[in-house]
Amino acid sequence: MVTIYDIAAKANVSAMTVSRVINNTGKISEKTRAKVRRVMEELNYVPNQTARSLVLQQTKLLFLLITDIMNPFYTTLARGAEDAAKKSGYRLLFGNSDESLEKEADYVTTILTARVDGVLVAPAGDPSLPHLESLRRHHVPFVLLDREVPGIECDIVLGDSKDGARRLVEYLIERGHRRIAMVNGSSSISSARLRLQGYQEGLKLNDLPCDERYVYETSFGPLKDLTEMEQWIERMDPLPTAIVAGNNVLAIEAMKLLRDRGIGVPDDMSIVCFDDLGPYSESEPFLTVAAQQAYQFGYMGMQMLIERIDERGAAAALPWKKIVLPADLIIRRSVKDLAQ
Amino acid sequence: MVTIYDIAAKANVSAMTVSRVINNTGKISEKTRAKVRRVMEELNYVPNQTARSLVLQQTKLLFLLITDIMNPFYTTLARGAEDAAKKSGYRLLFGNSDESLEKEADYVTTILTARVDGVLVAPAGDPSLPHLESLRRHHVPFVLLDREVPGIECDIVLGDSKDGARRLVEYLIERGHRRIAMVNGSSSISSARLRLQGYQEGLKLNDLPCDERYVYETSFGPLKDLTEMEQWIERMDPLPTAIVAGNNVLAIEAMKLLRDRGIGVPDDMSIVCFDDLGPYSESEPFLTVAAQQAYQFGYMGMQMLIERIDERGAAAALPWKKIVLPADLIIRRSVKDLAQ
DNA sequence: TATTTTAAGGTTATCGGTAACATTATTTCG
DNA sequence: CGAAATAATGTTACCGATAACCTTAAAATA
Repeated sequence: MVTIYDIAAKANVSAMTVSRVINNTGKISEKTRAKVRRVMEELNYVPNQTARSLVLQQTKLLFLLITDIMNPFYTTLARGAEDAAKKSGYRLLFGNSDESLEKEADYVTTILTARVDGVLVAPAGDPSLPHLESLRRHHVPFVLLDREVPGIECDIVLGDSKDGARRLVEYLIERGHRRIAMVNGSSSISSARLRLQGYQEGLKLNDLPCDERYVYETSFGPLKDLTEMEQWIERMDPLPTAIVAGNNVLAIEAMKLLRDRGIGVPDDMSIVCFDDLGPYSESEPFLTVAAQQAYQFGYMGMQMLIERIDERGAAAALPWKKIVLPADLIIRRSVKDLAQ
Repeated sequence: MVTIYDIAAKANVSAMTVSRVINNTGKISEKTRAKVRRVMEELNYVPNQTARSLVLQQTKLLFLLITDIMNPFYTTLARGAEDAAKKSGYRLLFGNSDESLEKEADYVTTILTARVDGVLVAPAGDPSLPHLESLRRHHVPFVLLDREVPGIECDIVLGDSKDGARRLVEYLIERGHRRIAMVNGSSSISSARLRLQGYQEGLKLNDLPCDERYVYETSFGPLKDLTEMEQWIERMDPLPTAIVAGNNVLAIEAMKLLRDRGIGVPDDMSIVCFDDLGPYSESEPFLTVAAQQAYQFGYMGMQMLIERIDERGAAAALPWKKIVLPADLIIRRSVKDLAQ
């Protein structure tokens, strides 16, 4: 590998001069600068970021930790994060925790050893607390996405889960639905809890009972095994006329299950959910959803993170910021109108 | 930050001894080992991968460069790549070139300065050649995905584009279609060229004419502007009864466009395409596709890459490997049967 | 003209590890 | 019992860059 010393030797200058040319610092004569530049081109020199990171104590690396890389919510979010990172000259590492605490722990280790300058995290859930404490202890700035973790104060970008869920329920009620069920992610995840609350609130405000048998708690991630969900559906008697899914993945899995059992959507069962499906919903506009501004989650989260990093060492610490983005109700065809 | 020197001082040993404990090398007495371990825990020591990389001349970082992070083909591929990387103790950086040569060039710079140990690339197209030559010149091992680039020899994982496209066309012909059009990605992309060839071959084998007005070339990536495609559709007279899309994104955009113009799919127009839609197709099984084994692209590509890295410096260089994965025809509901 | 400034560049130490070699007891063996 | 082997640890140099300080000659100023 070509180093600044090779350049220095060939250009008859010191390594420091080469460094100055590269970074445009200090005073260098035009002649020397040109000579050094020429030699750099000749030798195809590329700076070694590793060496630079070691002495500068910053890697210009950021990390995005998400829980499901195949979920369009997160890929759209990743896109936003990438754009914002690139704009500020940062590179982006990424990891996919698969909603698993163990994988998340592995990634935290990676994050610490890689000495990244900051992290954007969608935590697996409340039990992620020790992971976040570990980041905090090692002074790694981080911004949380989509999920709050009790016990830690930090910058965060959230969606208005409660409001969104309530609006989904109210929409169903307007269409004449009375028996409304909910499949949700783990209650150890703040957004799942809020969506459940919004669901319950929606029912109560309309004087409908909350039957706990109509609520099924599982995981937000792709399910390995649908038999539990199947049993839940069998247990419900009478069947609900509509299901609210805690996110898009659950909605898709529920639909698949229902279809396989000969229960048509929306004819025999209506479905709505949180989060849109990315480009797919445009081609086959089917699912009615509370769409979150996924790109903004990533973009704004990344901006907050970079702000934190830049402000590091400032006299007065910035107060923690919390951004709550609304969810937009997008009405499509997955709900049957029973009110007519 | 806590360093091995801090540990060494507190444990009354030399830094080298600490290093040996961390890496399980050399001979260390159980007593010393235990003492060092205890101090490491006490001080919350985390090794500095940057320093390690500098001296070891390897970063344990790999890079995945894809062209569209919102396309389920690539996210599924990414998932496979991540799993394979993790299994071998590598971390994964990623970048999204957006089918743009400029962005790709930026990422190549990032890759070189970050001194990653290897790269998995889905190149933007044939003009990516200089980027790959640059990687080669700097001895960065790489494996190509999905697209060949004339002028460079390397390991590569490909799908059988020609065969897949021919089978899509033959399927359409079996259903009675005679006027079959194609929307395709840029002809500077090898897989687009092969898909076009497969399409033409399918027509010829069945004595159907290849009308070039039925072929429209654009980009595989999300289109900013659909007016050109709209004009193409208007130009075709008579309208085809079916369209083959070069990939899933194009199929979705075409469907959207057709629907907006009141042309129903599949009633007024049939559509098939390359690449599946990930989880969505399961919930709403609609598009008939030639599904590629996206996960395998990533997993096998990553395996080949790691093999290259491990074999580096071996006496005899391994011959370049080329894996061609078949595409599976998945019949769903987006094609109308005209043969009945 | 003597003294400061400034421009242009060089020297040295350092970031946090690890390889290679050196050292010192303690065993082992001929 | 002395030489050689081994176990356990320490020393030094280096990976490739940059910060901080130093030097020298030319230009500006008193």
